[in-house]
Amino acid sequence: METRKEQKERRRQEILCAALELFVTKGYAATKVTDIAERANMSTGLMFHYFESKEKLYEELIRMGLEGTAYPAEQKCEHAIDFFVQFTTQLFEYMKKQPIMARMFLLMAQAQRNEATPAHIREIAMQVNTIEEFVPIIAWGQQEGTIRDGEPKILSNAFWCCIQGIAERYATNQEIDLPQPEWIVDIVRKK
Amino acid sequence: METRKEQKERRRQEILCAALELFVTKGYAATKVTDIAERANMSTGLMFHYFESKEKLYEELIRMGLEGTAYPAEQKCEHAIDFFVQFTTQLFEYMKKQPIMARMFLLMAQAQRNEATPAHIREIAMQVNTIEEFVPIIAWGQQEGTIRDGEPKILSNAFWCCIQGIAERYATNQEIDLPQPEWIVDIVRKK
DNA sequence: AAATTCAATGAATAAAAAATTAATGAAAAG
DNA sequence: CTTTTCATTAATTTTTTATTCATTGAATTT
Repeated sequence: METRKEQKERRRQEILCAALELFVTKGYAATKVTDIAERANMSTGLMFHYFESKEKLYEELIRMGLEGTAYPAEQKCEHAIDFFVQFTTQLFEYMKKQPIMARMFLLMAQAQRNEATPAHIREIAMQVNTIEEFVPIIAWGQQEGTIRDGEPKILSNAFWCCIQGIAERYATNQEIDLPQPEWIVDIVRKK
Repeated sequence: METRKEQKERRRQEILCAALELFVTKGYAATKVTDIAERANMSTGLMFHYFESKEKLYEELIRMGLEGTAYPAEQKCEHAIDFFVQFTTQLFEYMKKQPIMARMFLLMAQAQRNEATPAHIREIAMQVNTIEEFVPIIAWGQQEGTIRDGEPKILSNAFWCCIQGIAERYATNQEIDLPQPEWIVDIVRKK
């Protein structure tokens, strides 16, 4: 049998899951608390028993997204370009297996970009700064000669915008298959 | 002097412009009609004198986006890959010169993706189907040998997701320069 | 210059959404 | 077995946001 504590935790997760799905497909502002409660199969009152406000619920999700974004650094790769291949391959595999991954991706991007995001939540989301994190790897690859020439930050941005665009579409519509990681890595690869 | 008719038209444009900017940066749902009126320097009452509802205003913008999306087909290009280069180059140039272009791009994508978009507006937005439009060009390039192998639709999707991701970021933040068109075209280019 | 039109306002109203609360009963603790 | 806790709901209240409306005065027409 399920203890009270377990049940409580499960309920929390159900709410978080429902909210994530709705925030991603409809956006935070367009998602009504009644939608969330309905999708989580409970009354709105109960939802407020678990989270004191819609905003706090959002904040919790963004915090989770921040936690989950521990990128496996320059994991034992001989060349910088191999890191990009590995990274992209792994990311796409995760997204296929765990649709929640692609959703989180989109949630974080939305929170960062959207000016309507409450300031303190935006700040948390902004702590994920993938573009800057990849700049040194690109610089390394340029020295090696495996990554094409160009301002590292602009290259990193191009790569990430592409990943973002792909994740974004995949999160809301899995009809079209994800691309081959190699195609995307070719944005930064030196020929 | 400005005639009444001219003034009326100008006011309409001011509202449309203000709304576009806000819908793009905050999303449709998070944008209040008072925000729109304020940005257009008028009272809410006057705004409703020009547009019968927030939704109709949205619809008008989406219709404009649909009109504006007349892609210059396979404009006199010897190779399919040249079409991609030309297209991307032109698009990026437009975006730099006319920030409204990047915004429209984002508005249409949001309308298509967001489940909260009113059904009839979504239908209008859905008439822009860039992915399908580029499939035959990719197939042509594959025959020629200028475009890499792979399911044309998936390739087209990869290219478009990337363009989308770039436009999306650029629309909301011009701090980071747009990438070189060649980098992006390399997603589909055969080496 | 009188009559009419219409841009414009801001306060009033309606509608929608978020949050609260009192009530209920089942589970856990004593 | 009694008491306490707490998950749960449905109805209600509060807050926010969209929309309407009566009014004003300036521009245009007759």
